[in-house]
Amino acid sequence: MVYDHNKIEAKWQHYWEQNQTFQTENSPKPEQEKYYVLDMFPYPSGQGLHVGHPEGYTATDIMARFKRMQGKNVLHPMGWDAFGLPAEQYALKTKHNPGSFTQQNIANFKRQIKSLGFSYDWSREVNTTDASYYKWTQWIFEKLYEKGLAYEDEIEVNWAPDLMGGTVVANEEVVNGKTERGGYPVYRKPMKQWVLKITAYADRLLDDLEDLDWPESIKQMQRNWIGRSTGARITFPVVDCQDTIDVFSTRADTLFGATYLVLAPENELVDRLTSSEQQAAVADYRKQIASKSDLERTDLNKDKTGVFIGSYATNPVNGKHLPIWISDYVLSSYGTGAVMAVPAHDQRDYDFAKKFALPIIPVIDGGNVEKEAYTGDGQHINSGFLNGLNRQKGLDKMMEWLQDHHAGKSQVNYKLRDWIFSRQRYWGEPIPVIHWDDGTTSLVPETELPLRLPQTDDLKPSGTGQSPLANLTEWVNVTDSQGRHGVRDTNTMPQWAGSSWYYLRYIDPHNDQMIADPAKLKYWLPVDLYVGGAEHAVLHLLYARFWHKFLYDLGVVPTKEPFQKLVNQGMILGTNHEKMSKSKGNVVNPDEIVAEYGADTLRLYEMFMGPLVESKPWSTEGLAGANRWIKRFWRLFIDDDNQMSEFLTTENDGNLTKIYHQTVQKVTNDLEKMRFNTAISQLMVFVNAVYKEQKLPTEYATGLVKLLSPITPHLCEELWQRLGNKNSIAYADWPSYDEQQTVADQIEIVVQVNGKVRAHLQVEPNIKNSELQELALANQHVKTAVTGKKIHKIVVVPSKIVNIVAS
RNA sequence: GCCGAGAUGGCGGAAUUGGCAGACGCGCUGGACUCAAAAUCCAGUGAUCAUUGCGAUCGUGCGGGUUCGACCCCCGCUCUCGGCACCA
Repeated sequence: MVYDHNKIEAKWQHYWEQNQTFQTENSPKPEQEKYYVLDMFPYPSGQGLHVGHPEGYTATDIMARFKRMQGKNVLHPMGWDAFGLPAEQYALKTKHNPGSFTQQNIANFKRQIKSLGFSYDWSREVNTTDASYYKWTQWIFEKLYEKGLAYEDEIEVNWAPDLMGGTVVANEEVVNGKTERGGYPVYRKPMKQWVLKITAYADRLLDDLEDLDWPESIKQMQRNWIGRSTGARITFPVVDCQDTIDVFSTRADTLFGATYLVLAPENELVDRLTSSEQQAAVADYRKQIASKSDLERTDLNKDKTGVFIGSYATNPVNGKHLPIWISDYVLSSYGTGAVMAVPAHDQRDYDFAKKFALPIIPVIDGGNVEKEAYTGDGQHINSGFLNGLNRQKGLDKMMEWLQDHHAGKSQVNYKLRDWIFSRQRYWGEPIPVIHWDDGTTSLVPETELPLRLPQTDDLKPSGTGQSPLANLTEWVNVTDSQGRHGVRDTNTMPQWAGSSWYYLRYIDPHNDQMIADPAKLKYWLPVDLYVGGAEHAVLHLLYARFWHKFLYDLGVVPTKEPFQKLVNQGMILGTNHEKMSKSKGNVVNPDEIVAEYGADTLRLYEMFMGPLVESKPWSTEGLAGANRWIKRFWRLFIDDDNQMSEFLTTENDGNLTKIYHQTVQKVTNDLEKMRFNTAISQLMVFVNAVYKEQKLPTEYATGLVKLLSPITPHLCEELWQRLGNKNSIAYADWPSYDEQQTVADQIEIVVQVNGKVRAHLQVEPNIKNSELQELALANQHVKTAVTGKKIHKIVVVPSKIVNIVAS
C-alpha cells in the first residue's frame, strides 16, 4: 500500500492528543535530568504561518523528541506574543476590539502548528494578552518601579506623528530615520515617558555574555549595542562666567590639539552661554534642528552644520581660549552632550573645522592634516609634557595630570540608552500607575492586579498624543477611599514586555500566587536550547536578559542568565533565492505542503535543505524528493499489499552490521550538534545499502525507525506500531552503537607521489609504518610515477596516507 | 565607513587538530519493468583531453605565501549577505 500521509498523520496527531503523550509532569523530578527546549513564541499575525516558522520549530521538536528518547525530562512549550500594533490598526479600521481578532489569529496559528506534529505540551500554552498572564508583567513593572528602575522622565523621544495618530517609538524601532513598522517619519520631541533603567545593568549585560553558548555574531552585536567606552570627563571653565563645560573624550591625550568646543543644540548650557549678538542665530539654528527628522539629521545630511554661540572656554591644560559652537553632530543623549573638538585627529571635527575655517593643530606625528584627520598612533608633538610619548603613554600621563589638577577624571560611557517603556496605544498591558490630582503618583496595589484593559469596540485616537485609553473616561478617572481624585496612566507597555519573561511562565503557567514556584524554576532554569530568528539579536534578547537579571536580584529566579544556548535558524528564501514576500509572489504556504505531501515531508525537507543556521532557497523539486524518500523508506517495511515487506528478516547475515553501527553513531552525534542535514544524509546512505542487500534484519529495522522518528514522527509511529510495539515511539530508548563495529577489518590507505593520488591500498588497520611504506613502493602505479626520479622523503600518516616526495 | 559571517559541479549542499574535493539529495542521461505512460528499481553524471583498455591534466571567488601535502593556515584583494552607522 502506498504511504497515505493524510490518514497516518491524522491518526497519530489524534493519538498524541488523546494520550497526552507530550504533557510534562507538573512536579519537578530531581532524579531525572531535565532539558528545556524553547522556541521564540510567535506574534499571531493575520497572515498565518510561512515556511520559515516550521524550520526553527522542527529543529527544536527534533531535539525535544531526541532528548526524550535519551531519557531526559523535556519541557517543550508554545505560546503567543499577542499584543501588538497590527491588531490595533485593524481594530481602529474596523471598529472591533483587537481581542477577538487576536483570538481568531491564534486559533489559526495553533491549527497550523498542530498540523505539523510538534510535540508541544499544550497544557502550558501562554498568551501575553490574558489578564492572568499580564498580571505578572504588571507585577514585574511594579517591582522595577519600587526599586527605582522605572521612572518618568521628560526626554527626547522618537515621535512618529503619523503612526497611529501619533506615537512614541523606541530607538530600536527606528530604521533609517523611519518607523520600523509602516515607515513613517520620526522626529525628536521632548515628552514625558516611562523609562526603564537598563543602563544600570549595562556592565553585567556585557560581561555575562562571556559564559553563554551563543553565536559569536549575536554576542558581538549585543556588545556593540551596549557600546561600553572608557575615557575621560574633562572640565573646561567658561571665560568670564562661573559655568563650566564637561566633555567626554576617549582621546584625552589630544587635549593640546583641541581648538573649539561643540555642544549639542539641545544642551541646556546653550541658553546661558549664548552671547546677546548670537541669540538670533542660535535660536534660528535650534528651530531648524527640532523640525528635522532623524533621517535628515543623519542619512540625508552628511554635511556639517552649526553656529558659534559667542562665548569661549578655557583649555585646562594650556589656558587657550576656545570658541564654543553648537552642532547637531553632537548628540545630547550621549556622554555630556558636549565634545572637545580635535580636528587634526577626529574626522568629524575635521570636517566641521574645514567647513567653518577653524584652526587645525596636529598633536600626533604622522598623517597629513592638509587632507584628513589622522587617527593612528604616533609620537605626540605640540603637546608640552606629552611630547615624544606615543598614544597610550600620552593618555596615561594626561589622565594623571587631569586628576592632579582637578580638571578631569576617568569615566565610562555606554551607547546603550535607557529603555523607553511607554507606548501611546490601546493594545498592550496598561501601566498600573495612578496620577493623583495632588501631584503624587502611586502604583495600583499588588492585590488589585491585574489592572485589566477596559473592553471597547470603539477605538479612536485621542488626538492629544495620548493612547486611545484616554477616551475611556470611566476607566481613566479614579477616586480613592478618602475621596481623592486621580487619573490612570494611559500608557501601555511595548510588545517587548510580555516576551521578556514568558519562558518563566511556561514552567508554572497556572500559578495564581506567584510568577512561578521557586522549586520549579530551580529545576527547569536555565533554558537549555533557545531557537529563533536573528532579527531578535539585540532587542528581545537584551530586554529578556535585563529582566531576568533584575528578577535574579530580587531572588525570584535562580540563574543569572535565561538562555544558556542560543541558535538562530537561517532564513528560507524563495525559489528565486530572494527573501519571501507577498510582493515578490514567492511565498510558500505550509498548509499547501502539508495537504499535498504531509507534515513529515515538510519537516524532512526543511531539515535536509542545508545547515539550520544558513539561509537557503526553497526548491519544489527538492521537496518532492523528500517525499519520494519517505515513500522509499515506507516500502522497506510495507509492501504493495499492505503487508510487512519481504525485506524484513529475523536472520542477520552481518552484511549491514558495520554500516548500521556507523549510522547510529553518526545520527546520534549529528543530532546532538543539530546537524540535521548530515544526519538525514546518513540515513539515506543506510537505506540505499538496505536496498542493495534486499534484506533488513529486524533488529536494524527497529533501530532505523527510532533514528528517524524525531524527524518524521508520524511515519515512524505508524511503522513502530506495525513492527508490533504497543506504546508510542516517543519514549522508546534511543539506539546504541558498538564502537568496535564501526571500524572495518580492512582500511584503505591513499598513496600519493608529490601530493598526487597514485594508488589505493587495502591493509590491516594496525599495519606497521615500514610495511606500509614497502607496500606503497611496490605498487605498480607508484613505480610508474617515480620512475627516473630520486626519492627524497616518504611521509607516512598511520591509517591515512603515504606521500612519496620525489624529483 | 566600521563590525561580523560567507563564496565548493547545472542547483541545494558534504568534507577542516592540514591528508582521496564533490557524501547525500535535486536535475539530467541511459537501462530494466510496462501494450504504453506514470510510479518504481538499477547504472552513469565536476571540466577538458584520451577512449580499445589502463588513463592524463585542470579544478573549492581572485593574487601571493607556508607545507611532503591547503576548500582548511598566513598576507593582500573582489564580491555577497547580516548588523551598526556622526556614540566623541
